[in-house]
Amino acid sequence: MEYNPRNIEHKWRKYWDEHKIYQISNDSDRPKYYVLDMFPYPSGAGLHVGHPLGYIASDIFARYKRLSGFNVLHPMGYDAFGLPAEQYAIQSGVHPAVSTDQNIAKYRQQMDNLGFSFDWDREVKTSEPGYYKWTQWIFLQLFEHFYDLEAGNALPIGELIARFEKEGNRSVKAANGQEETFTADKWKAMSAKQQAEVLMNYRLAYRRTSYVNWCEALGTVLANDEVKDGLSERGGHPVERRAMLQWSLRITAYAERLLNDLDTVNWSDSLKAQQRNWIGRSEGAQLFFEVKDSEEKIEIFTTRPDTIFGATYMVLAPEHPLVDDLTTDDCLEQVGDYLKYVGSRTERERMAEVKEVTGCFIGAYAINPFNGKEIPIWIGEYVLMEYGTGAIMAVPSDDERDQAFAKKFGLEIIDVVDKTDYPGAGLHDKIGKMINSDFLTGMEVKDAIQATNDKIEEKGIGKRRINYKLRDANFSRQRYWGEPFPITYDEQGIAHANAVSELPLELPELEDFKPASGGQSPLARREDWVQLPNGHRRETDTMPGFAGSSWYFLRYMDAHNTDAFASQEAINYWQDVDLYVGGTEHAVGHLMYSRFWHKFLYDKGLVPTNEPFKKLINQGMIQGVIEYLYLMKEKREGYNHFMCSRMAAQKGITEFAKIPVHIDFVQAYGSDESHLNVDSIKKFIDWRPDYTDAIFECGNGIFHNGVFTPNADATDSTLYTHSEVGKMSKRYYNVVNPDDVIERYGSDCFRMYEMFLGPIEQSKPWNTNSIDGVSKFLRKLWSLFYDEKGNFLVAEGEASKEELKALHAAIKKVRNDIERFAFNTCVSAFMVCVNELRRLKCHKKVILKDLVVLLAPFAPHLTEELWELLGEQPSVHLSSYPEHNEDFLKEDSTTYPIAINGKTRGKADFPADASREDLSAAAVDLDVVKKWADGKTIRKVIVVPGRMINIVVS
RNA sequence: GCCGACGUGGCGGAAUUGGUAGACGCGCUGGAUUCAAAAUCCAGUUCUGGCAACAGAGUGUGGGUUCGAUUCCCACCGUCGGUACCA
Repeated sequence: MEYNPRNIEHKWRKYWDEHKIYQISNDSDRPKYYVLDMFPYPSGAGLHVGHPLGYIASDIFARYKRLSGFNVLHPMGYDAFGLPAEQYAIQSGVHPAVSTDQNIAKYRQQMDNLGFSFDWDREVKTSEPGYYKWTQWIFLQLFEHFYDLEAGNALPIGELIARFEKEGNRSVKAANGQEETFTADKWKAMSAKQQAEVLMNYRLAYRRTSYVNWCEALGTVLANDEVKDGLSERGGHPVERRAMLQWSLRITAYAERLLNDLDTVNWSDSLKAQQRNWIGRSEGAQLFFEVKDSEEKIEIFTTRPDTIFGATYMVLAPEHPLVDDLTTDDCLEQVGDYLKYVGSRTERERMAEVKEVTGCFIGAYAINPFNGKEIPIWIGEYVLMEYGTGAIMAVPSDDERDQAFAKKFGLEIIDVVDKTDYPGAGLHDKIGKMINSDFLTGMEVKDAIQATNDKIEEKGIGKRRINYKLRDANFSRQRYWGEPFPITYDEQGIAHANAVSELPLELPELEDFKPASGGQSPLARREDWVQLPNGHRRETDTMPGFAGSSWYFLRYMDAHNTDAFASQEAINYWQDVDLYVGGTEHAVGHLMYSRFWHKFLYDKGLVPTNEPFKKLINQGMIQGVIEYLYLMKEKREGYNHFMCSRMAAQKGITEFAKIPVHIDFVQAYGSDESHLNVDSIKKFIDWRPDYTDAIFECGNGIFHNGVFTPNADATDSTLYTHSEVGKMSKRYYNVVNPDDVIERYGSDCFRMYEMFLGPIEQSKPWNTNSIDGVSKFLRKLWSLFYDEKGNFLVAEGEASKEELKALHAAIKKVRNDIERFAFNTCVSAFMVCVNELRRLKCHKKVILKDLVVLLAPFAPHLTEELWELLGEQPSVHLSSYPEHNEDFLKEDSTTYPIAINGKTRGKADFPADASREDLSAAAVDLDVVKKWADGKTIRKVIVVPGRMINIVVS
């Protein structure tokens, strides 16, 4: 009887479904384990072979944990709000909810085809009112809280108001954007609107005028990570900076905790480094410079206060608010010109020409607080308004950018750090001895920084300060397909939270999804929805994609709860995510926002853990091979197109356009010999009729108008393609659909093959070539149960020593490797074991039973079938994962490699229980040793019991 | 530039704390079976020399520590990912 994966897989999937095998309870005696996948955005293209990589890995681990006695939460859902569905709606008029549901149905069908053990009863969709009710609810909590820096957590805004009423804001240490201080009396004297504005400066969700990445073509604001090189990631449209009134989340309040708590999670170094980088903590000093003939003071931030005596000028960002006030009359014109020039430059140009030095003197002078020296004030593009204070003291001797600027504009350079003791040290390194620096002269840089900081604080001209690169997160999108804000504005424009009883605030129906005028959200066109009877108007922006995805893992714990985002019992049972599997592309976006929301909920006492994701595995991407034809850019010999083979490309012709070719036409796809033969060139022309009249220069001839004309010596009529490894994407025609592979080999085979490709963290190109090896393995396993004639071979009887050894070696290896997520070597271990059992002709039930359970996480359908064949009750997952017995692996004798001076020269068997002394004595008598030590003296014998013996001679 | 990861046969990749480098799979070569093919099975397969036994070289390059280094340290080269005028 043959192994027929399709029948087996259908049978068991149906069984699992009917018996709700993977439905799990929030109430169990077993310890909990939470295995989470990053939920997908359901795009129209469906899943390709790369998507399931992480899902397979997490499914294996979830099944392994289930077999090991854990109550495992392993859910799946959809990140269903997003721009593509809205773009599609604009083009086609199909409501995003409809197209999203269609896509979800397709995803679901594809995922079902892979045999995952998800508990689908807990499925979440971020676009469902029952879900986004709680996204809105959490937003309102953020709106109603501020961050108390002294308490180190979030507190209700009511407490802040109470403190303002008692003592104003002078003593309040909170994360805020409030600039003025006020007394209690002043607070009480403020109008309702003024008070509301002040409170806005403290709220964790707040509204402010901010510069945003505005994309005219898409009619919306984009997140930083949606902009690449000044162009929108989607569509590649130009992006400009525009000031808009926007909702923001005060993630900066949590910067320090987000940074420190990275030490408590089990994530990869590179991911932690990315987050640290993004948070960008730097220690330094805030310092005020007085301005000559002015009341104004310029506030700067520096990490090198020690170089203060080398500060020979100052630079303000062009957008700095003081620029207007400080510019002197005789400089008005040049400053005006410069500002005009800066304004004319798009973000893209600024980024492209980073190294170009531009700037302008504004006529004013600042006073160095340490030596009273007057130093000129400039403005320059290289100083960014968004970082620090938007102003710097320039120390050209110790900062490359300042130096370039000073050299270009002929500004004074004073050396203040002597680095002659540190050859090879860069300008930026904080080492050296201070010179030309008054009281600092002679000190090491490290000490000088401390000394200067002390002096700054003593003089009252500034403070030690910590600065972060992390910016508050922009939380407004001018889109339809997102969560509406549960916020209304009264006649004065004061923002009011909707009552919780009014949640969810559902998206109103629309017929046209285009943005409204002035870059407003499409929602603004539903005047009847926006205008409320009490005179209030609704917020028309919607929340960004990361809103719904910042907390979804909590919803799975109690997905149908209508009274809370999840019940406290459920949350206290499941606690946090033990294992999170997903791509690195979310390293600084999703993972940062989720941690922030989680910490806020923790402060509120709503979740028991400080961090949401204990362990994180980043699966690599499965890439595609892109096959290109090269098209000569110049026309040749009167023909419109001239396709060149790879050979021609290698001849040094460089003027090519690359045309991706559909992989179906390519022979030996993905290999060195990828090419189109005459038939496939014809297919290619049918597919791309625009190249009908093209000339194809093949290996040794010309193909044109359906005819191949060989050169004199030609035998080769193929057109070579050039392959590159890249994204698997529709536009490269290289997408491999898992359904096709599964159709042919079965999903157990597909699962094991994806794992067998290599370590999960690694990116690698998809290549179906070697899947046969895994397929062969499964058939070999099957052949332990049935022979070709269909005779059932499984027998009772005691296992032999060798059989036990083969089994237990596999158990040991697989158990160990699963724990460290080395699933590729697990598959190898299975292969070794099955080969050995076949060699031993072992069909014994005692052995096969354990082997089947061992394999269950990897090939769940097949193992269910085999489990049944062994006469067991269905649901292999209810049994327990086998443990290895070291006794079966013990040998009577151990084979030792014998090395002379570290170089292995032979091997010898010794009794397994031989002592170090016995081994040492026996080793020197060996023939190999005599041969290699001939004429030399044995200096030392190094014996590592069980490992090796090394004999040192000279 | 900075931060992080990595570099092993023809290919994907093994080698858990330094201890027989190349497990397992693909591919390739030879053989068995077959009218033939597919499938299956057996043997071989790091490179160089040799019929062979065997010998030499070998984990990006150069150096170091060690009885012994793919593994640890230093410098360099290369690939990938992130980030970018962050004061």
